[in-house]
Amino acid sequence: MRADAQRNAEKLRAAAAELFHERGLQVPLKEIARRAGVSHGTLYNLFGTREALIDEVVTDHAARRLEEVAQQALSIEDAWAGFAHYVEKICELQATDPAVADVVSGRYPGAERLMTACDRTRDAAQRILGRAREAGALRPDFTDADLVFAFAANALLARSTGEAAPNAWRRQAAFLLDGLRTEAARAQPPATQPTEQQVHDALKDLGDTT
Amino acid sequence: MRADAQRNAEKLRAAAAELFHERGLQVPLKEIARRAGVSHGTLYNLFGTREALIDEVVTDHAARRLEEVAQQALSIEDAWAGFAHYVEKICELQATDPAVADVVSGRYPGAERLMTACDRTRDAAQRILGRAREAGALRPDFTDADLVFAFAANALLARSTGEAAPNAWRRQAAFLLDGLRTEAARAQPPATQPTEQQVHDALKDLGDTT
DNA sequence: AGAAAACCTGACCCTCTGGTCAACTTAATT
DNA sequence: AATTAAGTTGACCAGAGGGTCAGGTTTTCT
Repeated sequence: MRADAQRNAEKLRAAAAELFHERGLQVPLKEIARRAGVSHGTLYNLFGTREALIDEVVTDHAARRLEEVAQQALSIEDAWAGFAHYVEKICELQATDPAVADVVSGRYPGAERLMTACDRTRDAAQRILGRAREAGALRPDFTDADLVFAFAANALLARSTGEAAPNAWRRQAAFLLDGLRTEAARAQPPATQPTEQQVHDALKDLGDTT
Repeated sequence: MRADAQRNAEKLRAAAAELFHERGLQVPLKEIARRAGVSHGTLYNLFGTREALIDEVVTDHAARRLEEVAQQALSIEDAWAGFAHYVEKICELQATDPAVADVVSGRYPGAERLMTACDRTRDAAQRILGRAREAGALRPDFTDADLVFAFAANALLARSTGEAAPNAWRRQAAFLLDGLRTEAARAQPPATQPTEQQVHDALKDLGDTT
């Protein structure tokens, strides 16, 4: 790769990182090129697709963040506290960083490395959840899929209301958490066993308003 | 108004009603015209703006639905049961009918009659909420604004996952409800006193994914 | 330095959306 | 039936976004 190409790639990566984290994984590619001070043609030359760019720029960062939170959660003795911490922190990550929110929700299936990271996260979540459930703290009818959807809802809410009502999602998360304790369980949610595939499908169009 | 214009207006109203209820208030106007079998120019002639069309086609229906649910809720003796019923039914309405979801979330401030209906709904909600709170069933830190945001989150989730995971929103709503009982309150949500205006602002861009 | 390969640019194509309007068509009126 | 007012149409404008590529520029290599 020629030296100038290298430089441009770097500029593009930087701009992409900024914009992805500011506004999510769907920012217009042309805008990224604009911010990088480079023609959008160059962006296509160097990265080809949005997914490739995402993989280079977002994946590692997001994976690290998510991993950290999972570790923290698992390192807390109390199973419930660990679970609650996990939920809160993930929600916060999503609110803080739209790119991570998109990752958590499993959008952009094209980005391979990203999807791998995403799966790892789901595994971690499963462990944290299982632990809390087995400890009798988490209501037993709360499934892995439910957690994924809870995060999805949080991501959507945080993105929509983050500016004007910065605490809205936090409060919703707190109320929900209180409803997830075993002692709180009263209503019985309608049964479901969505396959992973279904969960996946359900999420990949998250936020397509139409 | 000429007879043919009358007919066209009718066709447009019908098409608009269908599409709004199928896909929400942001369907392309050209698509409505297409379904009505009429040039989009005619749509602009007869209605001028999207808001006007909404007001003619959606407002009454939505207002009636919402009103019904509120009445039902208030007619239930038990304050908590009434509140729970209200939440469930509104969520269901939102999931069933994207147009209503948009109304509940207070989008489309341009549509005057709609906004009036929307305000009435909020008043009803306030009564239902107040009653449950005073009865000691609803946790006292759950505010009117929280309910609005809960509905917003539900609308977003239902819209995104409705096809692939038809029960997801229902389950989330059930968990949340369990967290709203006074007995369930453990966590203390971060304080907020958003003004009506802020709530309004927070919602009007709901679902703008970018 | 000169040639060859690599790379960059921006004009161009596409689609989709909102929106306007001159020219044509049709209903109503006399 | 002729006139006129009302109404309709579709081409057209603008802007956003995705994506391609011929042709001009740079780097690199010999």
